[in-house]
Amino acid sequence: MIKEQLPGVKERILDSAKGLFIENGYAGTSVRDIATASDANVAHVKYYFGSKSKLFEIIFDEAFDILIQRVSGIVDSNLPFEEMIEMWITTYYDLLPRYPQIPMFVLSEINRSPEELVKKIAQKNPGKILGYLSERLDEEVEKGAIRPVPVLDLGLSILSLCMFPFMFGGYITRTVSISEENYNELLKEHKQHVVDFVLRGLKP
Amino acid sequence: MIKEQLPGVKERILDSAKGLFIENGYAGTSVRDIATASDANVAHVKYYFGSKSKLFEIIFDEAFDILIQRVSGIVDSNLPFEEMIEMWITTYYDLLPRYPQIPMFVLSEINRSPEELVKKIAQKNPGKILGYLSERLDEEVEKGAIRPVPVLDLGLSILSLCMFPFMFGGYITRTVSISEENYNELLKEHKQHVVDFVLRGLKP
DNA sequence: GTCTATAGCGGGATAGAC
DNA sequence: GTCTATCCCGCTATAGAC
Repeated sequence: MIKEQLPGVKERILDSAKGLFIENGYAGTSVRDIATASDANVAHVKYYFGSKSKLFEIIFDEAFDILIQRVSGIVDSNLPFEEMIEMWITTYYDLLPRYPQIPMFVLSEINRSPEELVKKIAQKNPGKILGYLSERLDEEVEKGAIRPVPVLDLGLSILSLCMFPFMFGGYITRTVSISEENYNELLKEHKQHVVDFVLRGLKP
Repeated sequence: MIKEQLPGVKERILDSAKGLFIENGYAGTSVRDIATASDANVAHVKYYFGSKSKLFEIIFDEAFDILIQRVSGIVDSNLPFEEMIEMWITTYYDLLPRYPQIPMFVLSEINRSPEELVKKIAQKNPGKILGYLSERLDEEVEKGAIRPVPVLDLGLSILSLCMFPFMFGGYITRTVSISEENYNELLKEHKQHVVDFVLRGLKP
């Protein structure tokens, strides 16, 4: 009866698996670990999800969407250019403190995933964001509002400045004596620095 | 006799292990994989390196040094400030195309390494670079050559702009149809964009 | 120094009782 | 739906022949 708490077995497994896969990666997580952490057993995992890799796919998909979905909507919106850029950056800096390990998880697992999974991802986002950004950029350059900058350079720089600080967090908090809280405080201020940095860099 | 080629067993193991660990991580690499790839057997690995984890430490240390050593010397040099920044960025963009997976490898394994290994790393680099950078920054601000910028914001941004593009390479080349060569070409040009971006961002 | 054989453990998958 | 027991495989480590 103890096993019949409100979050059902399936939900508990999903929840524990999320934490473990994101923390330790696919290869670093065993089905037994997941079963133990969710107060279930290996047969449950098999019953509800079929296999370790299918369970992983569900979690990976979700993590990937966190990184892409919202931002895609912002770049595609009709906000004025500078506001759109600021909103883009702000969105990442609001979102990622809640999921600080997601960028690392997604990028590092993609390198190791079988071709099949990679293809599924490729279907989701055929460089849409860059397409949107490219259009907006051309408009602004024509207006003389910003200097001409290749879209790939700009897009890559914004992603770098938004994601890397979170990927670096594990290193900083483990080697330098900065607590996770202090680092998160630091990142809150860092956001404004990034916005200023990018907008200054675009001035004609 | 076939096993007695010029690169001895030990060197071959080290070499194969480097490739496999960096590609697939600690958990994703088995001693058997290493033995097979280096045309040796598991007993050799044990004999020459003691254990999987000791072999890993050697390779991790080397990778970590690639990321830190040279740059540390540049930031600590007496180059004029702007040249120092440009040299810093250039160094990463010259170095990392040869080791594109190193940033990902180092940061992702640090998150999963036991406390003991992390401490060994912490001893190597107690935030020295930030110390050097901080002094240089203060001088320049006093001279009025640049606007005041918190040293952590600047340091973090430079690292972001130098490392992330390489960490992102695996994603780009696997999901979008850009070949590795094309992406490397792109990054060569991206370097100049990053230098301009940073120097512009520092102007008063 | 090199290699085979194997111990001992933990991995994912699965059959079948309840 | 749930859980136990078990299969078979791959893992690291190691002993001992050569």
